[in-house]
Amino acid sequence: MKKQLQALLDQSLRVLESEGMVITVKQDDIKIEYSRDPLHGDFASNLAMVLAKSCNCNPRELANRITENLPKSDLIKRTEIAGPGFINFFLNQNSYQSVVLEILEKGETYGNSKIGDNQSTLIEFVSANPTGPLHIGHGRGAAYGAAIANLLKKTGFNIHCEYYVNDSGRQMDILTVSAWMRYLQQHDKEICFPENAYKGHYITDIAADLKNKYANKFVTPHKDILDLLDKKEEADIKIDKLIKHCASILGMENYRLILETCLDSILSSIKNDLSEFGVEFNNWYSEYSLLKNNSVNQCIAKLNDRSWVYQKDGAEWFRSSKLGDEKDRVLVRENGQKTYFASDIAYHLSKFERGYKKIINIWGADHHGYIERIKASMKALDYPPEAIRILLVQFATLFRGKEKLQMSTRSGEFITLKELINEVGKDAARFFYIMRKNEQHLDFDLELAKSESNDNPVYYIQYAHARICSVFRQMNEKGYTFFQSKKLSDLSTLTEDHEIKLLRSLAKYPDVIENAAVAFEPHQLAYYLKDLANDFHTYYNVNQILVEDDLIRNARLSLVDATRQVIRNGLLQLGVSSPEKM
RNA sequence: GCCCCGGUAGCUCAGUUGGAUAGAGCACCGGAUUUCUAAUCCGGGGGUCACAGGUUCGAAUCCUGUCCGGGGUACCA
Repeated sequence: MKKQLQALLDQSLRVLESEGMVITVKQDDIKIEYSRDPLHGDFASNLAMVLAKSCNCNPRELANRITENLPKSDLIKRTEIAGPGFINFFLNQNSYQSVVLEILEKGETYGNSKIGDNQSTLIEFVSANPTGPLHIGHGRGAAYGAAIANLLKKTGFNIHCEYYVNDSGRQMDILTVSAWMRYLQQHDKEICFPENAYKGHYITDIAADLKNKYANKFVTPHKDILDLLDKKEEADIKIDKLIKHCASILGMENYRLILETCLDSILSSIKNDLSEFGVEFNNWYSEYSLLKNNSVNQCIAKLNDRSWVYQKDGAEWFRSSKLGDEKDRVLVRENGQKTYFASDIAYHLSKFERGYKKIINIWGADHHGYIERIKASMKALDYPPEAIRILLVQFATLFRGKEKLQMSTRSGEFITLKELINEVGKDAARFFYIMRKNEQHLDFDLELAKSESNDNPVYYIQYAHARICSVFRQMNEKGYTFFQSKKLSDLSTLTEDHEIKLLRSLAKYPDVIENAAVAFEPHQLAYYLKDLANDFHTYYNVNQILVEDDLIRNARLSLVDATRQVIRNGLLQLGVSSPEKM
């Protein structure tokens, strides 16, 4: 609808242009807005005010000339010039009525667009280290990423979702040793546990699995270990020694067995949690695979060939400061170990090499320092950093009513995503996570998310959907049959104020999807759905739908059927269900 | 110090990318349907858009500075 008006304005401008006026805007630049105030009509354009300066004329006069040259259209009832030079459009009633036909015809595809041009796009999100279960911070990234993926699919992007698995490096080693120590404890209660090892209960479960599967295979004489743990040293140094000791006494093969048991166990629980949360990935990309197939080395070599690498203090550095980063970064440490950053470069290189034109990363806000160095690395490898879009998600703080719940990953006392889903349900969790702008800190109130009351926006929207379903059930009980409207004249009775308002909202949906998608802001859709539900509830309270008159009843049923469709389409993008009964 | 994000009603937050008289929910006060689900609807009060300048027809929105809050600034991941 907006686009039709844009086209009309553009035609009018061309007429003026042929009369010798200099027009500096293109059609895409013509801005049309939904009027906030009904007194200002349905749509408004500031075109005349934007152009006035370059044409060197009075905006109101220009607006006059534009409207005079507007081609005739069935859409428009009349136009008006207001204020400093706004052009207000008042639409014919049946221009809105046709939306119902469009929605009922298109069904689930109503709201789709093609602006993505099938561009091959990779979205990487969650990517939590597989060293423990997902917690509520990861939940926000999961909900946000999934919503973005859905929105971009709806707008015609060719989307792939990927989870990068950090199955290598020191954290994995600590995990392995943690499991091994718990396993040894199950054989000898005397052994104490290193203070900075992973302490969560899931480690003990993995240790039990190891015992079941491999019996005593990994039990070693542990006097050395006790000595090691007894020493008065920094915990970090201690655990590194323990890792070395473990690898050498068990041998690399056995060490990998333990590591892979941990990895399989944790990764499968992560996959389970995400799938329960309604979040699916096309691919799980392993960091270890990049190291094993030499990609990381090749990548460093490539950088080296281009003179982006130098040696200092026994380490290998990347000259990122020459490419916009605030300082140079280490790729290979003094001890010969590659940094996480090194494999991350190889990973991002692979994204380009796999042919993705657009690369979206969703990271926790604490990673924002990484943005410049990743972009710098791609620039150094001759890939366009603008193709990478990094979206940051701020932390979520949990509340139970007024009480703030403290979390600490170290001690293992965190609230897991699974616990959250169990407590408040998938629907409320998904909705609450995306209700705030991604860059905004999120206060997540468990009480509110759980409450089956008017305070809870999820239920408010779902209730609108269920209510409509209920109307159709009532219709059957009353012995009516629904004849879905097929032509505009079937809807001619939809003229009441609340009906017009509802129609207007329904017509807006495709724009909401498009705006939410290009701005990466699913919360726009959440707010829209709240408004739409409100429009429906208000209408429902004022007007009886199941009336005697066949024409009116069918028109109203078509209208609420279309409303139901849009609510369902919208909630689907957010990963929230649309119950038929509540 | 430097970088990123934020500051809008008592609370939690929107604000259509610079538009007309700044909005919603909660809370508070008052009302509606003996009805297709009251998990609903309607009305009311409540604001120096952190502060000060600037840009222009027009600023909560853009630029500069200041203040406050959160995060980041590793040969950690």
